[in-house]
Amino acid sequence: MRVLLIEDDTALGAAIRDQIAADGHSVDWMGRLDEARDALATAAYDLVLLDLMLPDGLGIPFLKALRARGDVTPVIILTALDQVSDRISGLNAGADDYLVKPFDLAELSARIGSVARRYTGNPNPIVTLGPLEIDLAARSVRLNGKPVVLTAREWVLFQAFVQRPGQLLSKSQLEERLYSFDQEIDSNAIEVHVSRLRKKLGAHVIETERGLGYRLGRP
Amino acid sequence: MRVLLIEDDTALGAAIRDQIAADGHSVDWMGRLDEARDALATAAYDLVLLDLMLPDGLGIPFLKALRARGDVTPVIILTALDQVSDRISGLNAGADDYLVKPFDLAELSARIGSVARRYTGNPNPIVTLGPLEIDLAARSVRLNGKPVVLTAREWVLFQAFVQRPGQLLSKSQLEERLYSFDQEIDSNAIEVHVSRLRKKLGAHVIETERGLGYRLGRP
DNA sequence: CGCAAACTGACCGCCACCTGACAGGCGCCG
DNA sequence: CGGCGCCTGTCAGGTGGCGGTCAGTTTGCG
Repeated sequence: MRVLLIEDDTALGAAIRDQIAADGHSVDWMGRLDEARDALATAAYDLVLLDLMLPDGLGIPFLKALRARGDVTPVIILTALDQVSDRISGLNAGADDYLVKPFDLAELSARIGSVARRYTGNPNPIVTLGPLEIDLAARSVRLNGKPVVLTAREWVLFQAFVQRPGQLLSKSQLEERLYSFDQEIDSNAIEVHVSRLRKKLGAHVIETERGLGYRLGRP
Repeated sequence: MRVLLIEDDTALGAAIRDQIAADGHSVDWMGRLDEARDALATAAYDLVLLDLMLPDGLGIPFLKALRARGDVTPVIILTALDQVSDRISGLNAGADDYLVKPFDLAELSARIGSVARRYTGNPNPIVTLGPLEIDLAARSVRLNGKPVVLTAREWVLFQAFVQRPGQLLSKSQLEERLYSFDQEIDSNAIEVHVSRLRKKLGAHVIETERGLGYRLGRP
């Protein structure tokens, strides 16, 4: 398994790298976000370990941008900030898991193994929603057993609903999820994507809460 | 849930306070940071709503100081500054979520409910009234187990009754609740909405006190 | 019995939302 | 490097639900 480690603390970074290598995976270790961007653009990784405080920026916007591009590489956040808020914003941004420093290297191994099993092991966890079967790890959806192909944006949007079943999501919340901070969207792009999702997955999949937003339909 | 609202705009503050109260939470409303500091020192809150521009200082340093003291009370930022830097620094300072003014009060409710759910880890508290199950935070009602869809106005009206079970509410009180002060309503709109509510939720839900107003029926 | 208050079915204008069409952009492939 | 196809934001026209108004009827009280 190929792992991208983004961590600027040299001592901690080296320790993590060695641990992962000892587990039999290959590691690329970057200390800055721009280096990490280059690495992700040129190579395929099975897992990203992301520190939240890097010398050239924050991890959360980086992760959001990654997800907005449709990248579904599993990401585990490493944070020294033992604050619920950071973990929540991290998970909201699309992280798969998080570890609070200082953490036990054995625990890191366990989490990586879990991800590895999820991604290379045979059975992926499948979420079933009426006629829909969603494999979040494999980024695939089936409607009545037939595979449905979603585009990057559609997947990000759909994922947002599946991760919070039944919860109301306002348009602005969805825009945050789909677009990075600097993008200005003054249109009905969300409506259009919802419409396209309904066309592919069935009209009842996403319900409109007039004046408030959308939520996943109860099957 | 106890909410601390820190907002110096009197009109907006009052509107937010009323909305939170309508959701069944208790609110303390402060217009200045030093007042808020005192409030936080003397009482325990489950949520803080923080405006970023207060007359005696900025919200971000206030939030940072809060977190530095180890306080993990969830904080939602209210800001008129729709700027990348403010939002990022807000989240980085330890905010859990933010809302850009002007925002819909219903959206505020939804986010508060979301925060409440995340932190308690439990589903929302359900108010049971005979055959009715009301989830104020999720804005949902069930009649004999079957979900009933209420429109925006219907919900606001129903909420007013559920919040004060058994209490008499005059038409003018309800009009105040449904409409902003500048709106002129010279009709039987309240009667019509009551009628529609009874149709959806059962005739006995709301009782008429002829010449005085309405009250929630005893099941 | 008479009157006022309340009820409710119907109507209609407005606005949030939907959706088909289109074009710019980007990657891919020959 | 040029052409092609897919993705996705924008726009405009359509529509359907929401909610205020009205009118005819019913209810309750003196």
